[in-house]
Amino acid sequence: MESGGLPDIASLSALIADPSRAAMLTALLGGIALPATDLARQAGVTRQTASAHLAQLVDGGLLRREAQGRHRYYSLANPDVADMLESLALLAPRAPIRSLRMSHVATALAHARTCYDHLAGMLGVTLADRLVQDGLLAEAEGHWLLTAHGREVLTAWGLDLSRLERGKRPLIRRCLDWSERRPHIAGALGAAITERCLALGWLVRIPGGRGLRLTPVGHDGFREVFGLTLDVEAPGTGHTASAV
Amino acid sequence: MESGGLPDIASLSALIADPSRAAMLTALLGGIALPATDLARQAGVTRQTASAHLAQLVDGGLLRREAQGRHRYYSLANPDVADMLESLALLAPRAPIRSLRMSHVATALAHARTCYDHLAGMLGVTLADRLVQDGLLAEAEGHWLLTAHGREVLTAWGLDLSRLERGKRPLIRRCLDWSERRPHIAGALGAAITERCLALGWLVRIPGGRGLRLTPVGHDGFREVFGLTLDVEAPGTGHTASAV
DNA sequence: AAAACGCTTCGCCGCCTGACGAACTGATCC
DNA sequence: GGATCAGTTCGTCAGGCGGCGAAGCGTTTT
Repeated sequence: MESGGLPDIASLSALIADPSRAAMLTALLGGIALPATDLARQAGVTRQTASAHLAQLVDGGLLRREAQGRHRYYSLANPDVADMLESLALLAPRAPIRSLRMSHVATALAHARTCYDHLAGMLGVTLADRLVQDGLLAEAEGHWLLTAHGREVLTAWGLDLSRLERGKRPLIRRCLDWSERRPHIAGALGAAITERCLALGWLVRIPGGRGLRLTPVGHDGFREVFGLTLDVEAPGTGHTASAV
Repeated sequence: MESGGLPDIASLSALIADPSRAAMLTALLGGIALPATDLARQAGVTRQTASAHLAQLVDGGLLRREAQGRHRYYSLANPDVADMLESLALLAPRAPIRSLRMSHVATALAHARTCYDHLAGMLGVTLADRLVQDGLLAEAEGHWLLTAHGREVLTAWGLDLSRLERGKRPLIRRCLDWSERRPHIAGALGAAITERCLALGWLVRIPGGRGLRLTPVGHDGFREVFGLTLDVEAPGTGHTASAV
């Protein structure tokens, strides 16, 4: 039997309900650890208030803290937290655009971003669509399954699929994208694809957020390997927008 | 392109963060519509405060209101809301047991409950385990697929699978159970199984909550059709516990 | 050793929000 | 038509919580 007691979703939600804490959590959806001062800046509060918020989030089990010298790096405690945040994002109302900067951030994120450790945004769903169309993934009863052809292509691209399958993590999960409202590829495969794209320099992280930028190398790579033609960048957004 | 703007997960969470509202939402996870007074009682507040809370929840898109005479029935707006609530429950801290009554409610819910429209709790995961073991469901890459054998047995039991497959809803989804931390069957099939169990009188709803009670008929039914031997009821909890 | 830096703790202030009593609307029952 | 009941609106009050300035702690740098 479990530890008993009913889940207290109110206190968990209260943890996320504060705008500053929510901003920190979404910033950490980029999948990388960030120091306290960075998170304070992104949330728009002073260091001391950020510190209090971060303590609460660690206490509530949403964040993990890791000390490194005089820095303390914070990151999401586990993939379940990311799933939960994404399921909230799917139903959450859209914040009204208040500034040109916000609009830039929003379009950059809608274009390409990470969802903890896999690709999301237009890039994520277009890639998924393409893999299904080209028969690398097969759709069955609402799931995606890797085909023999898909296994071949992805192995040739450099993924070690047998290693992924040995892990306890599901190979493929469909994750509903909040900006596109269509599914992209999550699970172990989704993480591996992202990792490979970053390693190959096809994508680079936009500093301080979840946004991704497609490089010219990536443009050619996606076309040659997956037959996918993408815009390299929406004009002018790439450098200024430090996506939330 | 979408309506633009970033998802405001803070304000959505704030909607759920209040204990009274959270209690109402979890009560509605039973899958049936409830009038305002019932929800007020379950949340432990007066009618007028409940009314204010319910207005907020409807406004936030989480609940649907339906007038019927002088009653107003409230229910979850859509299955996505239920998914979101369950993903919160999975990570939420467990409320400490404060009374004998709370303990009864907790054990009743852990035993068998609905998760919006499918079976959860020990019953839900045991049934899923059994279907996999007996080859009605096949596991592939972390998904469940219906086998020919499964199709046969479930059709013989009275499910119209072809109708379910025509719908846009995924046939099978694995839903992580917060009390067992193992998956049970969600999706169109999960809903159909629950519906059939209620129609056959195998299970009855414990009034005013999400709890389910296994009937003697159900005991025999699960044994004969699925080879599953279950306790009819944890002693003494069935009648008093009006599960939250 | 002193200075700089990253982060946290403490104390106080101001606002937001949930709670109820009372009064009102509209449907149902006899 | 009067009584009853479900539900909502209004006004008021109190508790909780996030915000920052100031001060403290430990690490790194010169």
